[in-house]
Amino acid sequence: MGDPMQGGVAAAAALELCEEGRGRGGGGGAVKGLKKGPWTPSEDAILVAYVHKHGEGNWNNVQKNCGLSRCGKSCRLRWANHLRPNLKKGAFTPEEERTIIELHAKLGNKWARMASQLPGRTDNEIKNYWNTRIKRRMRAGLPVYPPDLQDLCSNLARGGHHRKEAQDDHYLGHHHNQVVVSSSTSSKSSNSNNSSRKSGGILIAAAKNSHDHPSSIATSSYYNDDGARGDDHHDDFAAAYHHHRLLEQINQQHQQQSQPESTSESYGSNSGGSGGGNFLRDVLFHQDHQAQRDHDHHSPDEQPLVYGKSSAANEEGIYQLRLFEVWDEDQVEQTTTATTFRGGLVYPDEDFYALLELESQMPGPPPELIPVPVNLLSYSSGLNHPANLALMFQGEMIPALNSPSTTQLNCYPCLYNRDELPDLYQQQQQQLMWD
DNA sequence: AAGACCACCAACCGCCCCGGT
DNA sequence: AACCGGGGCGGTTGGTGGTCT
Repeated sequence: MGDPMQGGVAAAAALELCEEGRGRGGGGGAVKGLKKGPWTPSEDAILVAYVHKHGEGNWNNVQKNCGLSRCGKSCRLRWANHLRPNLKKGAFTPEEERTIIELHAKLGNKWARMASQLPGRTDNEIKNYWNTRIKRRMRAGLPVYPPDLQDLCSNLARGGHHRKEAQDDHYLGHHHNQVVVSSSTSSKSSNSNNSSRKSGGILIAAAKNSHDHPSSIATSSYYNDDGARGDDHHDDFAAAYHHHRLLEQINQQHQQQSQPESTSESYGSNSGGSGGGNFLRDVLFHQDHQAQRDHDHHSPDEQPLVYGKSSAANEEGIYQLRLFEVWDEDQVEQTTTATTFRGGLVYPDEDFYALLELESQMPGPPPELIPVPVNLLSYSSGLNHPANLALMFQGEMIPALNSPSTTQLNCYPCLYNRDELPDLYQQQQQQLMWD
């Protein structure tokens, strides 16, 4: 915190600082003439004085009334995170750490809600703590949650908790809309919920290249886990059939690469992708292990198309994945009850298929396969099932929470960050697909 | 001693919600 | 109903300082 005694010259100092270069964070959209970057003691003093006089709120008035060249948002953040009274500073106590872990197991990345239960701590602190911790543990190959909380996660994820919530009108409406949208019309216009609106995120897919048979696909749909779904799923199966050929193409392409090299400029570097920072990278997962076969009424040689439908995240960041097998166009079987996982973002079907199609049209070899540890909070059946995959969290791997559900996949990155997709994608997205 | 690497964390950004007009 | 601004939130960036090689 700054020294309030310096406040006398603060206004002049703040104005002077207007001319300084950009601060951290980069990016456009900054209000012209407003300072960015680290706060000085004199700026702090101005802000403190303002709040003492006028109270919190009306942050944009700070600039108007006090000549502080900071945007209101910046002022609010500075006050909330550093200047307001009763803030606890310093390292988290073991009790606080435990609370954070528990809350995260329950709530997911709801930093503000977590902060509300940790007096004196800010959402930013908690977020930073968690991100650091998670990285450290992943690097060490340790589970994110201690064993007792893994159980909590699994129980939550299995639906005991969420099922109750799903009976809430909001939940039902929220997620059920996702179904309709996903399977019949463009999701763009209707995805008004948090989980589907954000750019970047996770594309979940499995392309199983077990001998002659493609493939499994896991795409996004909805969260409703009550088992009662309408005919929309048959549309989805048709779509899955239509597109599994694309997966085949990708598989064949890949299999032709005896020594995959990312030589194509189109693909760029992949394994180094996580080194440079946190850009979100879409991922297609390419699985090459045998699917577990437990359907004795099919011959062992037969392989179905396995079609997974995953949810949008609920408020607590829980996703759910259902698996279906398509033996032929007339025979569709639901094979599992649910598979649930947390983190990342599942794309709407349209996005997935559009990306897939783009992949198939790109020149050059597919990107190099890289091993990816996969974690699921829980699973229902078929540990080696092709659709029991695949989660990357902001480009970082999530290690096992449930060791039985952990597997190692080979994956390759998509060609594009979602935001970088060319016009083709936009066009496809509009035409796609359920008509 | 110097550079590489890493953890930490402050600050920013974009997006969304909500209340007021 | 539509628009707008304030505020909240989660994700991301980048500087700094400590540790390692």
